[in-house]
Amino acid sequence: MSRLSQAKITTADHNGVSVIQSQAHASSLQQVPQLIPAHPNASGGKAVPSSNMKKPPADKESEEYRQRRERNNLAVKKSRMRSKQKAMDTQQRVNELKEENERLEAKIKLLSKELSVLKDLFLEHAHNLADNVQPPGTEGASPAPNSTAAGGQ
Amino acid sequence: MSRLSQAKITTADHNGVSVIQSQAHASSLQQVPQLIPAHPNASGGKAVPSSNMKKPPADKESEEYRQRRERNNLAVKKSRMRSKQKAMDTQQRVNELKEENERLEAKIKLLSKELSVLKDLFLEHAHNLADNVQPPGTEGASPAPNSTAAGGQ
DNA sequence: TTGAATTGCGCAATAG
DNA sequence: CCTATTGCGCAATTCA
Repeated sequence: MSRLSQAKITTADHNGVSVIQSQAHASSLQQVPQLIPAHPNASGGKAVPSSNMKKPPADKESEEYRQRRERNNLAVKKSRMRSKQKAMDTQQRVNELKEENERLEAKIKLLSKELSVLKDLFLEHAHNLADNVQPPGTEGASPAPNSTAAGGQ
Repeated sequence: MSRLSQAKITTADHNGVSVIQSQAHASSLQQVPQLIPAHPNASGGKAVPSSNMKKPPADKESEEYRQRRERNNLAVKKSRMRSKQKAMDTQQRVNELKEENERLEAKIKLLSKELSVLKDLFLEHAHNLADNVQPPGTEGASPAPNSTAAGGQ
């Protein structure tokens, strides 16, 4: 990461432009396809103002071309930065959620323990009651209607 | 998303190669930056075997060059795919964790409710005991040692 | 030294 | 028309 070269922004030397050009034969180039065969509405026809009409490949030389390119390059850079940022945020979110999860899980553990303690106390007490009451007849006393919850998921 | 063009893989027409070549001036290029300022060993020698020595810019024509390029292009594509996949996985993970979180939260709610019910029963019972016992002297009986939990968060 | 993997960058097509 | 995205290739670096 971090280059040392490429620190010069601002149009200066965008070497990368693809110094390729290698086979710079001698064909084509700057032959602005100004083709306009039959030409705009010869008879009565509308040129369909904002419709198809491929736009000439833009002369690489063109001032306007360079301007568009530069703007696009900027947009691209921006977009990519965002994308990267978003990815990092998402990763961050994962970490946060993981932590939150652990916390919740711990809390559940605690609550469960508390619950079990209370339930035990309850049962114990119920037994004591049963022992004291000594119900007549049926030896199978049933003092515990098990009231509320019991089988939660 | 989804393009219809660019479905042709396999080296075929990599148009994009940068048909630029535009200003195929005649400057620079192939001036191998063999710069060696003051330079390596003036006196004793040794070309410092594995050190600088920028390898010639590789003739774009070269067969080997094209091969390297193609391999790299492949690697790049692969790498980017992975990167993208990883991002998606991370996003997916976020969703899963969110769900898990909701589940846990619901469970906590449930447990809390159960706990509170049991605690209430306890208190009620304690009061009943107090009423029955009818402690002598002090009217403020204290049969409830509040045992276990009590001040959770 | 070498080859694959990453990364920054620009181009062009195209989506919005 | 303009910006935002996206796939692609190049080249410089980093990793192994």
